Amino acid sequence: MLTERQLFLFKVLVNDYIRSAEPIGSRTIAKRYDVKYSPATIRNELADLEEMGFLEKTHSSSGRVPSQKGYRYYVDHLLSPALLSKDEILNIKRAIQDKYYELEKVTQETANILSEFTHYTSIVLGPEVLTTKLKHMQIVMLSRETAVLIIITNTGHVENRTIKLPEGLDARKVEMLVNILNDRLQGTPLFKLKNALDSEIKNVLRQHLSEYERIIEMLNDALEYHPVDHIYFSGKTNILSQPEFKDIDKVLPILNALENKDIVYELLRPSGEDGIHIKIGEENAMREIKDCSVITASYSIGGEHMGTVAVIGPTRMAYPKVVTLMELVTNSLSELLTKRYQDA
Amino acid sequence: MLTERQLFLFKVLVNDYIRSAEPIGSRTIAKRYDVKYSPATIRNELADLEEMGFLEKTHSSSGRVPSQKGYRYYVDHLLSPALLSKDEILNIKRAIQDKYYELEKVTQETANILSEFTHYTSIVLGPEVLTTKLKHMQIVMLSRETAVLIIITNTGHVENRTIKLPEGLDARKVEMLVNILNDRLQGTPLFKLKNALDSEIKNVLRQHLSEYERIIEMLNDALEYHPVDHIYFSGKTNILSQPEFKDIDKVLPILNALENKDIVYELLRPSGEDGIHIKIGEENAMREIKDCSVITASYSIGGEHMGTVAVIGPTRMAYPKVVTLMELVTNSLSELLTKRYQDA
DNA sequence: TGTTAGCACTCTAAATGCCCGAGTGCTAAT
DNA sequence: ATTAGCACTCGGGCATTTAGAGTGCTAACA
Repeated sequence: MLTERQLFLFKVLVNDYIRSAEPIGSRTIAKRYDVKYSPATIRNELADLEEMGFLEKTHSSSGRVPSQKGYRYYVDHLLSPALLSKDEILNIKRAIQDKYYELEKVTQETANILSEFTHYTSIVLGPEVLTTKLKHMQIVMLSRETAVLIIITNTGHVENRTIKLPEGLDARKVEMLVNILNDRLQGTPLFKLKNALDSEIKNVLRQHLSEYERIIEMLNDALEYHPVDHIYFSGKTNILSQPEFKDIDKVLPILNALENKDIVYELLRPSGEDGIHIKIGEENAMREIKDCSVITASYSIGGEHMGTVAVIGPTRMAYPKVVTLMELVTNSLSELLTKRYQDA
Repeated sequence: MLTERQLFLFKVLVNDYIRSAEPIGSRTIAKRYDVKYSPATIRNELADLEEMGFLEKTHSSSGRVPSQKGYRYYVDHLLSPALLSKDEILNIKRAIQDKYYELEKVTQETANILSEFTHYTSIVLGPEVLTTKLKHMQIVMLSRETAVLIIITNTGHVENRTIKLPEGLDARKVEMLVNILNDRLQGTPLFKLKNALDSEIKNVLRQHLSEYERIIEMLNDALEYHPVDHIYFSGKTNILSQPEFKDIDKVLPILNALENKDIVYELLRPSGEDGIHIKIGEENAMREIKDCSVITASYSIGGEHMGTVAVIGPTRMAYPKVVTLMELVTNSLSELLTKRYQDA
């Protein structure tokens, strides 16, 4: 579809724009990278590329800028991995090491690294409920009718909910029940917890308690998993340093979107298969970040999907570098987590 | 010190500037509020006020603007409480009601209300460790040498730490120990927990365990309270809408400061007595927010200090409204918490 | 003696005009 | 097919102007 020369010029232009954030024209290309074509030839090619929708002009006599379609083509066909220096690789690998016991800290540190190395905003979706298993469950009464339900997973993560007991329900019965559940449900993946509760345990409970239905209802409510509680950020304000976001009005909707965890979750929602996904501009679910690109990648334990890491930056993003970095980071993270939790 | 007329003009000027964010001069004052003095007279008075340090000019022929000292004088001597409409009061009181069981949600909701009504950034320091008591403590083993220590307070708050057991320490012994501690320490205020651990319990433990020293050390580490884990924000980006922060460079250090929990905690650190405190511009601990004012107020349970709420805005802040609002909010919150946890 | 009118001056912000540079499209020559 | 040449366009930078709001100071006034 594209000639060799068009491809070359397109790539040169995109790379230059990613670096400089300035529209770039035929003369500059001819000068800056001593290509063997004259400005006029380049002009013709650029005009063709624009007609095909890969480039845009910011005004009638300006240089060209990649269009959204252009970026899409770039990442789909022209993305060559960036090289990281040995030092960088070493630093990253060392940072994602057995430095922290708590999974939360590891997750946060991962986010920190991503934002530090990219200068964009990074987001990490904490280890998903999907593959974490119940280690221990306990209920602690606070008062006659309120209690805290605590769930500890095999990854050391602690969930807790304050719940209100149905009126007239004996606290001791509830405690007894939870003890039973604790025995029975240990090792159950969290996402199966509600089902397990409903089916497998029903019979056991019936023997012990008459009010089991109300209790199950209550527990069902409490066991609802809220992924929004497990989002880690870093470099939230990095976007402000990008030249295309130098005026407040451009940046305000983006920052606001980042403050809203539901929106963020929507943006990162796993889109099917694992691996690296790139959403450019308006390809994203949310209108607010139509001038941004989101790159997501997933990490795993022993091959099982555990969570997602993401980087948000301008559409003019250093795609090669970010992609390479994310591969390295997710691999390191997966390795660490697998080593630590595979058989826990 | 100030004449009646100076006082009046000063107050008019500050109020106008708070509203409009524009430097204001003698003629405008004479026009806008039909005062009975001529611009020339007002000019003279303003010159005097400037000489005394209450006002400043942005350039040699500009109108006047309150200085930091001016704001200080304003809040110390001229602050008249704003009137909230019955609707507003009702809305706020209703919002801080028994809507949520979980203390975290109540706290977050409080922050939301504050930022919503002020259009500034609000911060709430969660119920402090100082007056919350241990309800239940438990250790759950994750693997041979890692475990989660869980602490539940009488306010329904759950703290958890992942800890690494000293090598060669028997997990069952640790569990036994924690059970004992659980019995003995129930009702101890969290801030006394480390002491209690050290003194009162020592003897009991010696009888049960030989390795008690290493265990105590481990628990001591784990029981360290990290106030930075209990900060709730709302309206982080509101500052961006203020005219004085329309350029990125002004706003970046502020947003960055808000992302750093240590800095935030430093800014809100309780300054002695309860009640409302106002820190203006450079009075604040952190250089980064020298163009902002921070208003803090505390809430309590049965008179005992529990936490702090704060609002951060430009020095040109609507002090009367914010102060009134914060009084209302902290009172409502104290009331709710007292009702709920007083005798728990 | 406190207040006011008048005046010359200052500074900012917005509008205006001008030019330069980088770019374009088109045509004709190579 | 490529390139040189040319007329044209647009944005950004720069100086200039103008209007508006303000000031300080002095002299006149009640």
